[in-house]
Amino acid sequence: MTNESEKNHRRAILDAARQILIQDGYKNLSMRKIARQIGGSQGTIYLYFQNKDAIFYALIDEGSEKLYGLYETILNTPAEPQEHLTRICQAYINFGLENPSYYEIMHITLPMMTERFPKEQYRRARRFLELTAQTLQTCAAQKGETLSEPYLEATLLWATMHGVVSLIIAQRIDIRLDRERLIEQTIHRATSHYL
Amino acid sequence: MTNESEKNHRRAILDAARQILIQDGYKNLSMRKIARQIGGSQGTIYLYFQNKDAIFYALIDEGSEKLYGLYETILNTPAEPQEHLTRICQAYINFGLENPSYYEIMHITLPMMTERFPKEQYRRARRFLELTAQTLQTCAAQKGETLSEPYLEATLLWATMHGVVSLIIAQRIDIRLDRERLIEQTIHRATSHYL
DNA sequence: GGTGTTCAGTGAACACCGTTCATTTTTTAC
DNA sequence: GTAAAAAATGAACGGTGTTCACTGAACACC
Repeated sequence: MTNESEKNHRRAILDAARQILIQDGYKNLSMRKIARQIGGSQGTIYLYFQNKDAIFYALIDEGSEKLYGLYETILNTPAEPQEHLTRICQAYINFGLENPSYYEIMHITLPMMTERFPKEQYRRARRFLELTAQTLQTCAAQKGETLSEPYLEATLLWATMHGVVSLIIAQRIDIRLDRERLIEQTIHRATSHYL
Repeated sequence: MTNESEKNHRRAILDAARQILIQDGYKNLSMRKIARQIGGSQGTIYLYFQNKDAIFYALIDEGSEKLYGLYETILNTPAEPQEHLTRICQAYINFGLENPSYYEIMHITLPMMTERFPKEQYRRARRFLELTAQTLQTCAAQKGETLSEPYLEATLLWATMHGVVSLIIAQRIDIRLDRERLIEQTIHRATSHYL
């Protein structure tokens, strides 16, 4: 190993992996490449991660944490619940589009190509849904209503957002369509029920 | 090679690839494994496909064709346009859930792990959207309305359906939720605007 | 200082991978 | 029956993820 960073090899490995992922794609991410990037040898990585998949799992965790943090920040800023709802939807989509490497790892890439993901980790990656469900409840409450299945409704909302984000990232959307308008319409349609 | 099937090595390779994909996942699909399965050698496959990615491309094409066929069958069966709309939405979701290997290859797997997909092929995989747009137009027409951007609206609908299907396939949906209800609600919410 | 123990770090080695291509086998055409 | 063409092979190349016997620096104790 080079020098400094006593215990931050883990961090360095994760950063290197993410950088390579962005730059060269999944197919070109290898343990040896990460090792070269951090200035160590391939064996070293195995002192910090059980295997290649574990690196992905760690990145997913980081991504989930990041998204959850964004939601918390928004919801801790005082505003009408409807405003909160719109903002978290925008935040979700922006998060996906601005962090495609996180997003792809979190949602698109993994299930097929690694062994099945530890359940506990899936659960944590879903924490933002609880915040969504709460927000939906608050919106409904303001209209004098109560949602009988807020968590299901949050999941519906999630699915819609995820659909747009993943199709955009995968470049599957017809280029003739205006991306901004598509996003705006998606949010509008998906949330209008609660406004 | 074994015997029979003069020119259907292509078919055999595709079937073998799909079977291995279902059984062992992407990570365990290799050219040598396909070769073993069809009873040939690894080099043989290269007589029928340029490389491993080309096998995926062919499977995507098959999947697109299959989906388009389903849509055509539904739309050629006389019914109210609203009925058509609901049916194609159901068909899309069912197609995804019943053919996860096709679906994952078509939408989830590829962009990250292979070189960028030929544009022409993406276009063909999107043909079903034109049928969707038409159906939406017909629905609107019956209400005396005209959609200014039917293709955008079809894409919105697609994104929503894709969101649910991909989250379900990836097993990301909370197991406490009722899957049937989630699907039913998704279709209901996504189409109610046009009914 | 010397000695023993620990442990992060190494990189050769193993069994695989996708892909190429000289060679062999099979089929076809005469 | 034989020559030409086509199809199929599998060894070889340079990569992969992962393991593990080994190194050598750091520390504790005498």
